[in-house]
Amino acid sequence: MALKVYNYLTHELERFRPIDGEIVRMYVCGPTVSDHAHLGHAKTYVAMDVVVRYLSHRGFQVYHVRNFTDVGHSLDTGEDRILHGARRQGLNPMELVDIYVRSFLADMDTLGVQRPNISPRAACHVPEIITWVRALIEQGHAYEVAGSVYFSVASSPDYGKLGRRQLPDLQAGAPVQMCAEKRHPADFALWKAADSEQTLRWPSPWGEGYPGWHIECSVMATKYLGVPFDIHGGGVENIFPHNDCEIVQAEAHNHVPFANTWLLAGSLRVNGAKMSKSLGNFLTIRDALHLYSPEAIRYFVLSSHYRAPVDFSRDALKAAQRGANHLHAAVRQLRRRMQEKLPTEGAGTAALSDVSSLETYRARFRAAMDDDFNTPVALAVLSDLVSETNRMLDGSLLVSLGTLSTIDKLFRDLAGDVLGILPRNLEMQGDGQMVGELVSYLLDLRTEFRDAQEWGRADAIRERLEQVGIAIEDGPGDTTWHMKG
RNA sequence: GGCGACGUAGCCAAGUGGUAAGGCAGGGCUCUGCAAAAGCCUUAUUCGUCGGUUCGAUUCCGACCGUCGCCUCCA
Repeated sequence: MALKVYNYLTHELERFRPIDGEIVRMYVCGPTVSDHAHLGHAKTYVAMDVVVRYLSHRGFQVYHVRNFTDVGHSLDTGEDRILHGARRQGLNPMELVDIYVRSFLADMDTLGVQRPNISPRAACHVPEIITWVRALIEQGHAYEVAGSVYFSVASSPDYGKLGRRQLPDLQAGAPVQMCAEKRHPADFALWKAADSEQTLRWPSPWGEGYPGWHIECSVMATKYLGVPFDIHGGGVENIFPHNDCEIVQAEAHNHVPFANTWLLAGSLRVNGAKMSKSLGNFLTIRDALHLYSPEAIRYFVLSSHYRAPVDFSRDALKAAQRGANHLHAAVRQLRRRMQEKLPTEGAGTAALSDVSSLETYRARFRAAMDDDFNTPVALAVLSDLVSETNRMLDGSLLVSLGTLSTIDKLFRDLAGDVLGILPRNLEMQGDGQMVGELVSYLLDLRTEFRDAQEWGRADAIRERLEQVGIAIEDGPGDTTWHMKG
């Protein structure tokens, strides 16, 4: 079966074919690093991460570039976002950038978002940007006014093709402010003249200045991926103008298409309104991680389709946390059972049919993911697998080690490698050997109390362990424990 | 005003021209010292409203109502 993806450029579900056979070249618009990332970023980047993971799972070699915007992106007041943050915190602008680059990467690492091959920064590509801007002027696509350079949207009939905008519509739109220097209201800055406040500045043929927001993505994507490349990802809020500006300037400069497929993630909302810094209704990823596990946040994001907007709520996150725990409990039980089995035991033939029926889960999962990364259906397949696993483990039938490890492999591949909702240290009980020995001593003690029917003392141990994040479960015969998610 | 998306049980969320996946929450039962975990059963005559096409529509078409996003701050 073929992988089909929804391409925002054509608004159609298309069969996905990379330009270069096995290699997929992908660019994703990264964050402006002037603050901690919030759950909206988590939604977009977890969604894109699953795209990367699934492509890899399917045998493609993904070459992934995601930028950091560290200059040129201004607030609605016109002030550069990085300078604004640096001024408020009394830091050098690049110091601020370093802090939030590290913060972002730490958050993404915790969420299990795989790092891209390259994370280029705009400020490191000023020479390339200047070369591009000069070329665009020479080709009649851009013009200089008082040290700033603007892209002329009228020079390209294709402008607005991703966001489906027509120039007349833009002129009719109410909020468009005409900057006196621009020839057309939709013209956008490639290079901005630096005023005295602007400390992030570079010499250029047009005087001291700094790059505009959109040009970096075109320049860096072209530099590291070549053009055209396969996939351009990001969030829907950037369709217009950012993505359209990227396309128009890149195609004017390169004379070939920019990106073949555009995959854009829907926004995260809070009570129906978009979660964003300007509305002040955001929850940072690090704050969210105090309340929910990384797997719960991923589970929440993946429980709706990546293109759909998702409403954040405590109930939704709680439900996701429960769903993730449910999955983890089943896998934990499974692995416990595998450890109990002696390698020679249970090599019976009864398992053969089981194993082949288990492969249908893989096929169902793959069919769901092939259908434009339908993660809600993929999660439903995993839920079915969890139920079947639990039933098997609870039942009285002997299950072979082969069957157990086949199921474990399914969970590792699908829940672990593709969706990233199985923690790597699931079977590791605690932080180290000492914790393990202490807990097992306490459990021995509790067993003694239970045998003596001193329930109060036995329950007190359970409660204290609960308080430090260790859950215990009395099974038939023995008591097991694990760190709570 | 322009462009686009969406409205499915208490909540979240898939889906199909042939009679509604899955999750969470709720209810009942089993297991258990209690708990936790797990299992079994149970929870939408119905898919925003009204028309149309059809043997048959939640799914296609039209109108209407409602919600949301973008239209140069945003992942």
